[in-house]
Amino acid sequence: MAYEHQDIEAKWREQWRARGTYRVAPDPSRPKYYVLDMFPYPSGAGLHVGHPLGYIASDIVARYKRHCGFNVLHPMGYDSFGLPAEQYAIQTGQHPAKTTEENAARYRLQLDAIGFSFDWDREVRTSDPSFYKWTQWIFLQLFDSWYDAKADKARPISELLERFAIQGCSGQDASVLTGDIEQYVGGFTAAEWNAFDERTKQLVLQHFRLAYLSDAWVNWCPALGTVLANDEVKDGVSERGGHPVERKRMKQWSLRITAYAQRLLDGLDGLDWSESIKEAQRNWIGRSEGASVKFALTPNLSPEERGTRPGYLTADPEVAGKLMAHANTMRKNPAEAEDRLWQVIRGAGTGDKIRRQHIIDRFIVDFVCLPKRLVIEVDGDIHDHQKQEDAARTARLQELGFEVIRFANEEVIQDPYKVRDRIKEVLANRRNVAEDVEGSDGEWHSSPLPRRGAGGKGHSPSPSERGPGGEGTLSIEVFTTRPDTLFGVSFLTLAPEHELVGMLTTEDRRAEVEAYVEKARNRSERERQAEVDKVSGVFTGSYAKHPFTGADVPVWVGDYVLGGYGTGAVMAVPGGDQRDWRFAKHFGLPIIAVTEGADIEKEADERKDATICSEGFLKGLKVPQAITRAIEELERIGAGTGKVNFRLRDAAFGRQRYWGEPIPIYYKDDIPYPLPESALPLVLPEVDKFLPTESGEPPLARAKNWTYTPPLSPGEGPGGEGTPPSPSERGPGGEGTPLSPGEGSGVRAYPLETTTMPGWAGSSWYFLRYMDPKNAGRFAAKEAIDHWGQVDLYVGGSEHATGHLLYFRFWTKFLHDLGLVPFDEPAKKLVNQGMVQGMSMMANVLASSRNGEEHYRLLALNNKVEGAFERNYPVDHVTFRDGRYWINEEGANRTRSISAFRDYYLDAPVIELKPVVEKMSKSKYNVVNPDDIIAKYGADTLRLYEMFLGPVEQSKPWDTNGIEGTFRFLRKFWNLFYSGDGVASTHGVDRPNVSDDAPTKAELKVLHATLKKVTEDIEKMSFNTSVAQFMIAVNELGALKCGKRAVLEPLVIALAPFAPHIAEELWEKLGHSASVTTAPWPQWSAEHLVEDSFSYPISFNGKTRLQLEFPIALDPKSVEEQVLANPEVQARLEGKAPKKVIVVPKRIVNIVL
RNA sequence: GCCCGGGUGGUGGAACCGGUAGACACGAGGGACUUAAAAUCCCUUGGCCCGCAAGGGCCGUGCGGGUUCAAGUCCCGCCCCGGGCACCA
Repeated sequence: MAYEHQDIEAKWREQWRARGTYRVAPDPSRPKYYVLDMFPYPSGAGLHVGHPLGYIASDIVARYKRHCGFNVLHPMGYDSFGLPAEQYAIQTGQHPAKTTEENAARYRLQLDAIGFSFDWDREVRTSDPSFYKWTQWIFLQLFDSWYDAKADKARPISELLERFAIQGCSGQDASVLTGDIEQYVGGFTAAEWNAFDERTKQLVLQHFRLAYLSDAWVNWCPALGTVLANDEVKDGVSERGGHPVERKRMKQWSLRITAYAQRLLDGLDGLDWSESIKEAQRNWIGRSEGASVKFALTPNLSPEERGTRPGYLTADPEVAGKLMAHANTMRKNPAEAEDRLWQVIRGAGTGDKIRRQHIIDRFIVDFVCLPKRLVIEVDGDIHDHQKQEDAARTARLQELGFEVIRFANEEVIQDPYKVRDRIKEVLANRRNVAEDVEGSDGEWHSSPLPRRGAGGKGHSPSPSERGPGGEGTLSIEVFTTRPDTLFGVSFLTLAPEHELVGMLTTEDRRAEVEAYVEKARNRSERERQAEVDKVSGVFTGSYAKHPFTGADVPVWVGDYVLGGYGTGAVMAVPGGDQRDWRFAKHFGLPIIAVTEGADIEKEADERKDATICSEGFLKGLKVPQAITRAIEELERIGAGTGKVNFRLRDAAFGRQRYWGEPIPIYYKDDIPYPLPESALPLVLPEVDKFLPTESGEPPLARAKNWTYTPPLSPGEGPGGEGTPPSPSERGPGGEGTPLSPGEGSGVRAYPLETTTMPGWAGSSWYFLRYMDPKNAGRFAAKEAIDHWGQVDLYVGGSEHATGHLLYFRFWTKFLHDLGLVPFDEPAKKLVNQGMVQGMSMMANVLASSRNGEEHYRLLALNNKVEGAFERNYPVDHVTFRDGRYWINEEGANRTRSISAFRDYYLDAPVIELKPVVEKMSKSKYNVVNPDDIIAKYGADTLRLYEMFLGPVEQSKPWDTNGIEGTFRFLRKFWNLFYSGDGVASTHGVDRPNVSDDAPTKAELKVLHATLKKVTEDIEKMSFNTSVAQFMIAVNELGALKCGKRAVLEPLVIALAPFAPHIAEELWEKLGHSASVTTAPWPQWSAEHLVEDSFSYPISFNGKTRLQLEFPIALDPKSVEEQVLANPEVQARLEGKAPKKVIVVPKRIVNIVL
C-alpha cells in the first residue's frame, strides 16, 4: 500500500475539524504551557513559504508538550488593522473590513492545509469590535493612570487627585514626566489645587496621564493629508507620489512609555530571549549616566537692554528656558505677522514701550507693554490644539494682572495699522504701573509653582539651584556623560530647534542665525545623516558662564546636536569629544586638552581610562573618579546634578488613518475626556471615502455624527471627574463648539477624537485575549489569566525587536501595576525565526526597439553588451539542470503570459539565468507559495523540509532542491509498515503488516537513540537535527528489515509533532481509535543505549591513525598497555618509547612522540 | 563608528564541556531492476599526492599568531557577510 499523502491529509484535516481535536480548555490538574506565534497581518498576497517557518516550529513544541501531559494553549488570530487594507480601500473604494475578511479566510485555508494544531475557537482579530472594545478599555486605563515614581508603578488618577487635594504637588511627583518634550507643570499647594477650576485641573492632569496629548515632531505630507513614517520619506518628498513633506509639530496622543524605561531595561535580565533582541532593546532604551549641568546666562533681549537687569525680567527664572521654548516653537509659523506688527508698534509706534518675545512667568508672549501690563498675542493659523494652551496662558497671565488681547494672523497681515490702533486704544485705557514693575524683579519672578527636579531624583529647588549666575538668571541646561571634562568646555552648542536660540541671538546675528535654523529645521534627519562630514553651525552672539571657572563660554547653534535627545544642548569639549573637536576645528574655536597624553592637534581623546590633566580639583584623577568628583562639586555649588538619561521617547499613539481602533475620547471645550466604559466599543464609523478631509483632518472626521452625547445626569462629570469647564475659558477663535446633531433637543453632543490607534495597539495585549476570547464583561477572566499565565514560548521575527516587543512588555507591566495580571513580563522565552529568503533568477536583458515598440532580448549570461541590465525573471518558469538554471523557448512562452514579460524573447534556444538570494517579494517574481508544495508533496513533507533546512533562528534561502529527500524519508517511513506484500484489508482498513515479535537489541538501540535525540532536540528547538535523526532511524530500521510494533509505534508518536497527518494515519492503522495526539510521549531509557565496547581512535601527536576496540569498562591504564602492545602501534613507534600517552575513556587515545 | 549574530565540501547544514571534522539531506558520478519511464535499491563523492591493487601520505573549518598531548570549538590581532542603532552628548 502506497503513501497517498493527498488522501491522508484531506482525511485528517476533516477528522480534526469534526472531532475538535485541538480544542483546549483550562485543566488545573495538568501543568500549563502557552505557545504563541506572532499573529500575522492578513495581506492580500497570502502566505508565502517563509511565514510558516516559525509556526511549524512552535506547532512541534505545542504538540510535543501535549504528548508530555501539558495543558497546552496554542492559539492563532489576525493583526487585522493596518495600512495595506486601507491603501487598497483608497484605491478601489472597497471597505477594508471586506478585504480583511477575504484575506483572513484565505490565510485560514492555507494555515489549515499545513496541519497546525491551533485552537481556532480562540481566534482573535484586532479589528473585531468585541476585541478592540478592550484595546480601547486598556487605553482608558492608561488615560486614567499616572506614574508614581516613588512607588515605581502606575496608579489610578483618582489617587493622584486625593493626593493633590491633601498635599498638593511637589517636584517629586512630577519627576518622571519626561515625554517627547518637557512641558512645565510645576508644583502647587493643596489649597491652590482645590482652587483650580476644572479646566486647569484637566490641563495639569494631562502632564501625569500615561496616555496624553502632546506635541511631537512628525513628517507631515500636506498633499496626502497624513503623517508619514521615516522610511516613507525620501529626500524630503513622500515615497508614494513624491509630494513634499515637512517637519511639523502636531498634537498627538502619546503613551508615557518613558516612565517604564528603567523597568523595561531591568526586566530584560530575567528573560530567556536571544541576546541580540535584548541588546537591541537596551540600545533603544539607551540609558546613560552622567550629569545635568547648568550654564548661567544673561539673555540678550535687545541691544539697548543689555547690561541692565531690572524689571523686564518677568520670567519665572527656574523655568523660562524650558517652557517658553515650547511656545516659541509653536509660534514659529506666524513669524511674518508678528514681524509686520513689530514694525508698526516698535519704538514709539503706540506711544508706549512694547517688548517683543518676552518671557513672563512660564510663558513667552509675543508682545508686552510692561508698564501697562498688556499682553498682545498673534495667533498662528493652524494650531487648534494650541488653543487650550492659549486659554490656560491667558488665565495665568490674568492671574498675574496682565490683560491679554489677541489678534489673528490674517488680521495683522491685512492691516497691521488697524491692529496697532486697537492696541493704542486698549493701552490708553490702562493705568501705568511702571513704578511697581521697573526696579523690582521679585514680584514677577516668583511663580507659585516650584520647578520640578531636573533628574530622576526630585527635590525642591533651593536658592543655590538657581545657578551661580544668581537669582533671576536664565541658564542653559546640558546633559553630559563626561562631567569630568568640564574644564575643557570651550563653547556650548544648541540644537537648531532649541528653545533658547531665538532669545540668545543678538540682533546683529539674527538674520544669519534664523537662516541657519530655518535650513536645519527643514532638513530631515536622514538628510542630516547623509552629511555627516560637513560641519555647520553659527554663533548666536551670546555667552554663558562656566559653572566652575566663571569664564564666558560662547553659545553656538549646530545641527550636529539633536533637539530630541537630552536637553537639546551640549557642552562642547573639543579635547574629549570628536564631534566637538571637528566643530571647533572648523570654526577655529579653542581646543583645550582634558586628558594626559592626548594629541589634541590630531583628534579628541575619548579614552575612558585616561587621567584628567585640567588644572583644578580634578587634576590627576582617573576618568571614573573625576566624574564622581565633578558631580559632587556641581551639586555642592548648585550648578548641576547627577542624572540618568534615556534615549527612549514616548510612543506616538495617534494615526491620521481610518483602519485602526478609534480612540475613545471626546472633547469638551477642547479638553479630552474619556468615554465611559458603557460606551465601549466605540465602533469605527462608516465614511464616504477613506481619505483625509479637504481641511486635512483624518478620515474619521468624514463620519456623520462622529460625536458623543453623555447621558443626562446632573452634576455627574462626563469622565467621572469634575465638572465641565466654563465656556468663558475657551481661547478666542476656538472651535470648541460642539457638533450637535441633537441641538434642537437641547442635548449636547461632543466631538470625538478623529485619529485612530497605531498597529501595535492590539498586539500589545492580544496574548491575554486568547486566554478567554469570548468574554464580554472583561478583557479576560481573572481565572483564565491565572491559569494560563505568561507565554512560555513566543515565536516571531526579530524585526519586531524594538517595536511590538517593547510595547508588549510595557502594556503588561502597566496591567500588572493595576493588579490586572499577576506577572509583569508577557513572555518568558522568545525565539526569533529567521527569514526565508527567495532565490531570484536574474536574466541578462537588453532593451531594443523594433517597429517603434520596445522589446527585450534575453541574452546569454556572459554576454556583456553595453546597455544590458539584470532583471528578475519568474522563478517558477525556470528549469534547474546540471547545477545551473535555464529557460528555454517553451518556458519563455509561458512567461509571456505575464504582462510584464509580454515582449521578451530569447537570444538563444536556451538561456542561463543567474541565481541571487534576496528577500522574497512579489515584485522580484521569486515568491514560492506553500500551496504548490503541499499539492505536490503534502503538508507533512513541507513541515519536515522547512525544519530540515537548518536552525529556525537562521535566515536561509528557499530552495526546493532538497525537498525530495524529506519526501523520500516519509515514504520510507510508511514502507516500514507495509514491507513485503502488505496484509489484506480487514474491516475496511488496510492493516499494516507489523509483527508483535520482541525487538532485537539492535532495533531497540535505534529506537531509543532516536527517542533520546529527538526529545533533547525538541527541548533545544533544534529541529533540523531531529529530522536527521528520524532519517537515520528509518535508514537503519530499513536495513534491519524491522516491522515490529514495539519499535514502530513509539516512533509514530515521536514523529507526530513533525508530521501529524501521516502519524495519525499510521496510528489508526495500528489499531488505535483515539487521536495520536493523546498518546503519551515515549520515554527513552539508557539501558538500551549501553555499549559494551568502544572503538578508540588512536592518534599520534593528535592525528588519528587507527582504531582499536576495547571493552568500555577497561581502565585507562590497561587501555594504554594494550594500545602500546598493538603491533601496528609498535610499527609506528619504530622502537622508540612514546613521550606521553593520554587516554580519555570513551573518547580517544593520543600518543605523543 | 558602536552593538549583536555568523563565516565548515558543489549546496543546505552536523559536530556534547577542547577529544575520529564533514552526521543527515540535496546535487553529481557509477551500477542493479525495467521494453522504456517513474519509483526503488546499492556503490563512490573535501582537495592534492603515491600505488596495478590492498593500502598509505600531505593539506584542510575566513586570515595571521598563541595556549594545549589535542583547537571548527579557548585567547589575541585582523578580514568579510548578515542584522540592529547612530552626529545619543
